Amino acid sequence: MSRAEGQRERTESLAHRVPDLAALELLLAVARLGSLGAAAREVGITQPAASSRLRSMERQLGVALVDRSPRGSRLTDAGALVTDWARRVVEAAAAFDAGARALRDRRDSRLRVAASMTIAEYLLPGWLLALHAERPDTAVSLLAGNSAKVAELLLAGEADLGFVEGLNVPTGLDSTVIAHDRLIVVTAPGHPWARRRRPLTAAELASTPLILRERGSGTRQVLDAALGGLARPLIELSSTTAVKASAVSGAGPSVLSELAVGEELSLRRLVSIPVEGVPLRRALRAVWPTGHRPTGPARELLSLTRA
Amino acid sequence: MSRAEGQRERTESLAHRVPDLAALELLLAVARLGSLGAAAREVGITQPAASSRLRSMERQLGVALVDRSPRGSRLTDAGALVTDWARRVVEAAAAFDAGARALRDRRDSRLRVAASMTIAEYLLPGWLLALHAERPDTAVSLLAGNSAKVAELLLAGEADLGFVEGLNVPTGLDSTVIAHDRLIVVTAPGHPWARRRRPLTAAELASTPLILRERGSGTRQVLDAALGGLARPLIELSSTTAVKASAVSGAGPSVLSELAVGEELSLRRLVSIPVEGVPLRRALRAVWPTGHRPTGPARELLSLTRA
DNA sequence: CCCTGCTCATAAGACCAGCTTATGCCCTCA
DNA sequence: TGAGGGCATAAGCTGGTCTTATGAGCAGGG
Repeated sequence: MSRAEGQRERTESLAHRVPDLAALELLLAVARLGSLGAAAREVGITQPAASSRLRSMERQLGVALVDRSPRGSRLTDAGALVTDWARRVVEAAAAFDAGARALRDRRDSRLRVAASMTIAEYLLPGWLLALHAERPDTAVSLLAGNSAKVAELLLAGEADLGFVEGLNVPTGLDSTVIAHDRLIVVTAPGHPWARRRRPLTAAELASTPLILRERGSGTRQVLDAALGGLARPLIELSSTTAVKASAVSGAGPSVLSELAVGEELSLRRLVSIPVEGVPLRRALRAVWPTGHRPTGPARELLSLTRA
Repeated sequence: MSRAEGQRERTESLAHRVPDLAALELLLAVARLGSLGAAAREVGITQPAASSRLRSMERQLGVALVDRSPRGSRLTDAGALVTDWARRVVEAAAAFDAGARALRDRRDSRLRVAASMTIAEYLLPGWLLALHAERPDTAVSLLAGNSAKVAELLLAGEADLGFVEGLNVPTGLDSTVIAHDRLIVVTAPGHPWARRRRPLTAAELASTPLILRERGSGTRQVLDAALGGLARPLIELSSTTAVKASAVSGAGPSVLSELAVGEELSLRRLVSIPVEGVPLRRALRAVWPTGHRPTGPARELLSLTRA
């Protein structure tokens, strides 16, 4: 999929076919404000620059995006679709930015967050985005690790607020449940399980070799507990992405957080297999050193995660 | 949220803080191949260019992403996180590209697809991506409209395959169910419904004014049918994005496709309210003119959507 | 009735960023 | 110890994209 495509895709890679972020943001501004000039002002460039950027974007895509008139500009039908896709790219970029910003401010920060991998990857960037919208001056740092690492950082005073997804709260920490996450059994659509009519039983799941994260990961922990310590690995991989890729390629069934496979499910690269009698729901918790109730930006972030 | 932020964010907009797509793709290639030079070759630039790009990306983010050694390069811990966020940006960009490519090839195309808005926005770009991976030479065009429009295009021979989300299949068309979608009731987290302990009843839902798409939209149609033609609009808006924005801002409850609100739910900008006794599940169907069973690329796309 | 103010487009010139080519250093393995 | 792969640095060119300056179309008010 990668090297072969890399060869064939001499059609010039994505970056040559997709407008850059600045252009996408401009398009969103035009969509919202209904005028090239106003959009130009908002993104901090001159009107002719905006005009030219938009024009070259239309040339690049081969589609007219806005109807210009002496009274303003409005999206064409195609423009409305493109704008929605652009919005999703920009949102992903904003999440990237929020995460990177947190990493950058690691040293000299006011709010230091420690989080487990799944939460750091899939949820925190969005929360940090929201926090940044309300408190733009808060410098946030982010450290990722397993539950033990999070606890260690909090107890050593090297982090102000933690997020974990395990079953048990590490000792010395207070916690509150901020959300729930479900582990789901997934396979490639071609797998026999995808055509089952009855839910999987715990025994079947326990007796089937699965594609799993390594022992010690939060996901693996919950699964082992739910099955009574019995999950049988078919392969053990060290990142969620690798597990997903392996499952998509049809290597076997896997058990993953629903947070991690949203896109794969909606594109039907993976399908979810119902299971009965296995408690795969797990709490996501915010944690902090016992007694040190979160204050200031930590408290703000905490409240954002809950409502 | 927008204009005020536009002012305050003179910290330079996203495009200045997020590396461009070419750099993100390079990072992914480095992560996968474990070498700057190999990654450079894959993306079609020279090794010094890759080195410089990567370096400026690290400078921009203020974080070391890869450990260089004379034996190759590996991601740092921070680099692994950043790579995951980068992957999501690149995936969004790939979806953008797949959609835009389909729009561009509108005229001289071999496979012409007509789809309802929700499907065109949220699902088709992914499917087209998969199709492109398997059949890179297929030129696909995309037309979006409501169910009636889709039917019209198919019957006029101006489209080869359609996708609709309504309840009833337009006459003259054959169809197959390719997936299911659920409408869900959502509110901002601060709304009283977010603290309910019991599911909402049909009567409560029917008697509460809701933020809705305009009449005639697939979503509205299903909701009206489920409630017996009784949905009461609080506001009627003409795009899903506008409805979401309005709901997030706390204007009131709304009913939306779960496809449309995935991100809002996981960021808890919106919360889902359980409902009982209202059949809000709806089928997504592929449709084609009666008798003209999809063949060639249409058949390929169809099978991709199902497995 | 025309003037003012909004819209967008075009033209010409300056500037900056990123690429390529050419080199050098470091490490490992045979 | 020499060959090869890995990365960094330097110099020069190329190209895109911004800015300023200007023109043209349409609306609404004095």
